[in-house]
Amino acid sequence: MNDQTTKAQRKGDGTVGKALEVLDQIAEFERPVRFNELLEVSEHPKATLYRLVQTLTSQGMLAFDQDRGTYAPGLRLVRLAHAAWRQSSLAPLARPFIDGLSQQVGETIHLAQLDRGQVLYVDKRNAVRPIEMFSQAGKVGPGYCTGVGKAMMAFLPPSDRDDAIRRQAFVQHTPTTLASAEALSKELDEILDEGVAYDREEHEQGIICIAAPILIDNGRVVGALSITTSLQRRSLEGLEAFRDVLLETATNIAEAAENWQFPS
Amino acid sequence: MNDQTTKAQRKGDGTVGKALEVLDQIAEFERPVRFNELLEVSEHPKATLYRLVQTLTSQGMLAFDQDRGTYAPGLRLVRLAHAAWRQSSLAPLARPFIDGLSQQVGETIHLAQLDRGQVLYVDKRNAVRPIEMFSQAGKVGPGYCTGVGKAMMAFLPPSDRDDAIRRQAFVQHTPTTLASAEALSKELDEILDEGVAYDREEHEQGIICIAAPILIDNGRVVGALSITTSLQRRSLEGLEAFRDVLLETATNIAEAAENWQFPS
DNA sequence: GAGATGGTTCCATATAGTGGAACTCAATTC
DNA sequence: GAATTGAGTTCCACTATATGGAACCATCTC
Repeated sequence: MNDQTTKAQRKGDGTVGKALEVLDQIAEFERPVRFNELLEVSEHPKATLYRLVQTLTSQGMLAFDQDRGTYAPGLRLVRLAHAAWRQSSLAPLARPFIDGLSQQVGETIHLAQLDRGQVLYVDKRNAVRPIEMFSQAGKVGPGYCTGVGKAMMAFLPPSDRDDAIRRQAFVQHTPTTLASAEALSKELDEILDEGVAYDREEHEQGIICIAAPILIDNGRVVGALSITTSLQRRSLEGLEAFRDVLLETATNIAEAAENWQFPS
Repeated sequence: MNDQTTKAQRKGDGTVGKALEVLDQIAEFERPVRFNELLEVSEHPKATLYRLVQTLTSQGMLAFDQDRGTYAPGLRLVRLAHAAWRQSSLAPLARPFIDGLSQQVGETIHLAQLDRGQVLYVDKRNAVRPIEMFSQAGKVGPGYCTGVGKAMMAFLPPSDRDDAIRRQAFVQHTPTTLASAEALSKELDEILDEGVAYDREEHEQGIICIAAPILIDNGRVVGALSITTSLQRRSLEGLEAFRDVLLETATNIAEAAENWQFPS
């Protein structure tokens, strides 16, 4: 009675599913879209899509720009996400530990969770002298070519891991990107052995990181933590020096997560 | 053909509306909830609510904690909100101006927008601490007893203003809270005259602020900016000294907002 | 093991969503 | 300045979906 939760999360259940799918599509544009642009990528007929968009707009999930005639994700989402971030993400309870780690290592720290095979960054601490990079809370990244992504996938139960691998886009961002399911799978095995994952410039040239999974009780992976730097500042070997403190912080966060209780 | 957009945003359109209403209710709990707790506050019969919650969960809008049997807003929201924040909020384009203001005055800065009569904070600069994302952005506050709330309401067109006033809860937080529609309305008139709003310990004892609306082209209010401090640090008269620089920053943000174009 | 309580499934009915087609209102084009 | 195009919107007969009362299934509690 407890395995359908895993296999659930299919494509479209009912009208609500369709509406949310449309929301996702709009968000993917990363800029306000016209109705027609949306129509082109949508599988719905004009009238149907129109009504869905109308509903979402009237609900504040979409914002309609009258002047330009464009739609963008609405502010109601920001409000809802605040609650989600506080309650469903590791960020709030991990905060003190991340602060501590940040002070110790003085490099950029990322806290991420896995969402449908993609990396979702839920918190970030900048280096004292920050490197300008992608990522902010709420931003998503690829799983197959980031330290946190690989760290989490490696510790997933086999079926979930396969599922996650299947969802990867495998774009060759840099010469070192692992751009095939086979290469990734092999790497994940090694990470599972090693306990930590490295990003060896696989996503961005010159950017490297060391990442560790956050595992609670039964070995279930709930997130990952990473220390990121650039080759100008440190080498891969230099990052290795952070291995212990990174793992320790990950353990501490895991422990906090297990005992986490909301005030009643 | 352009006035129904204003009057729209009614309560429940269709199934999607109902589902989102449930989401809101769950978010309002500010902690994970059991199905039954939800049932108590919900107007839907058991079976109906059950299906709605199932759908939302399967869609990743809710996260279900198997062990505790509780629901909380899901991570998919965080992801969607990131897009919303970048595209529909003033925060990204206002950032440089807020940074500047923050450095000049060395006090806490809030950037807010109005969402259904409530204040939605979209960015914050805290003198001591670095940038926190959703911990603060996404938070909602009351409109009638905050500087930003009053600043925005004052500059709303009459019908919208009345609507906003009607949505206020009017809780007497402190002795100075304006706890009636009449008192608030009178204050708003003065703010409209003055150009800036003050929070005279109306929300929290000892906390005061000065706020200015952000008005674009036709005088449409799109947000508000405030400088907050405590009576330990400054007096109300002290805040008045910031009036000019606050108004100037608000104008700058408004200007930037008008010329804001997304890269095609 | 009888009685609560919290959670899940069924199924005939009612309701809300669907989408093809027709229409409006610009902005172009000839 | 009439004709054309294309985005955006409305209509309405048809259907798929949501609905919710009731029955069912677990657990806990005494």
